Amino acid sequence: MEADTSRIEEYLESIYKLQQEQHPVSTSRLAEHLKLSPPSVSEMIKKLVHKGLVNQIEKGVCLTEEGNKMAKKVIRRHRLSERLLTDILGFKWDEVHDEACRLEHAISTEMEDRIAASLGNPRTCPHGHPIPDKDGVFIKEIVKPLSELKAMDKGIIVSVFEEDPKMLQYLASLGLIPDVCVKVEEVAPFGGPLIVCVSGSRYALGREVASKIKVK
Amino acid sequence: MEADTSRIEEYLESIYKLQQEQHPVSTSRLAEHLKLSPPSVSEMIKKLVHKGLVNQIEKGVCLTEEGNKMAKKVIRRHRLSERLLTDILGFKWDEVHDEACRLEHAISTEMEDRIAASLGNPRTCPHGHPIPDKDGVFIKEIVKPLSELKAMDKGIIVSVFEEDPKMLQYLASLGLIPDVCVKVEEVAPFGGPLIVCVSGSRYALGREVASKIKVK
DNA sequence: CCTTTTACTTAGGTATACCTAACTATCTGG
DNA sequence: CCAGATAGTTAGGTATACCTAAGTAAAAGG
Repeated sequence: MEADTSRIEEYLESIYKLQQEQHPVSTSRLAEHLKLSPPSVSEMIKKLVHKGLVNQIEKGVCLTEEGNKMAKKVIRRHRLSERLLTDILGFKWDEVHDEACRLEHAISTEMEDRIAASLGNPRTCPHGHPIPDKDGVFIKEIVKPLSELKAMDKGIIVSVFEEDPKMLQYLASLGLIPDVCVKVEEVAPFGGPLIVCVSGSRYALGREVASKIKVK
Repeated sequence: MEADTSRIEEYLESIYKLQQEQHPVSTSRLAEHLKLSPPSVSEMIKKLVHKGLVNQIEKGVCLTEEGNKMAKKVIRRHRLSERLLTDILGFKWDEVHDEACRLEHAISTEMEDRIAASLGNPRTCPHGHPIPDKDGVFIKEIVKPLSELKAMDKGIIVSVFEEDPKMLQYLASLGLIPDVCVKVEEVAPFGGPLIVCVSGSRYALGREVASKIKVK
């Protein structure tokens, strides 16, 4: 009953992410996210249950203590890899996701620690998502989507929930990156765009995009 | 006829290394090096032939033009990874081999280039082995094993052919690392040790070890 | 020269992780 | 309350990469 660790890590990572929007994660949602067929996922879930990494409850799965720990470790490695790529190797924030997806399965705990130490224990990835510490503890900030701000509200961008390089390039070109202060000038009615002011410039931003930008 | 790229890279890398000591590489030697059974290797060779990466000649295999190129690319990624680990992340030279064995299959050409650029295009790995450039060109130095020096000969260490962490730690503790000048004080007869002088200190060094240290 | 060893391959079998097609159960709407 | 959609699983099959055991062929030694 040997197993491909990378594959398991991939599953746990997906389950972890999906758990934040759907508590017991459904097989079909997981299959969709992993771009696999439901039966493949169904089969792998059995193995994960057997390994004590997930529990099957009411038509779905949720991570066990151990599965959660493992998932967070992968996320830590992913985000630290992204930081290595941007801060040390000069990648742009839109170029790091795919590379980090491969690195997260290749780096050791030792390397994970060295990256963290070399970068002064960064608290977030380049997109602003928190990096769990060695014990899996996240620093959680109270944030809300930019799309929920009212006219004349201000906020500081904490994170950007986006992986598409094109969109990330666009956001960076507007200066919509973590730690930047945004002011909502106007909110168009009927789900229309927001007019935001970022470092002196004014832009119209669709609700869809604005909902992915978390501010505090 | 899909394939596991990492596995293929592993085979090509081994064939490349073994070719330097045995020209058509034998199946058994390759199996031994990869820690696999001869039939497994035999089978995989067929696939590599089919893919045009190796040719089967007189009871052995040798890399094709394309296989050679691919092998050198993996070696470049391995050695650049090692440099990243030592020069940027603070690993010691005895800690990088295994980590690099995993990284070499995970990093993209883009990352390979960024590591090279960030380090000012290093010409060698931490053990002194040349890093092929993007076109697969190696800078080859004329070297000879330290064990072949005569009494009172001097040399500058170019590379150390060793992967065992314990041995590498030992050598580093004596200061036997690339770019260091060594003087052979005495050569004991009947295959006995060499008495070498490194940065003011005198050490006895077995022939076996000395043969792995290449000097110019 | 024939025997033994060595090297390699063939044959047959395992495990992992995926697939499609078919079945089952559960939820939903008319 | 039953028809149809939706979600999940079972059954059966594929490909990769490995294995052991059983050949075969060639090299080496008495």
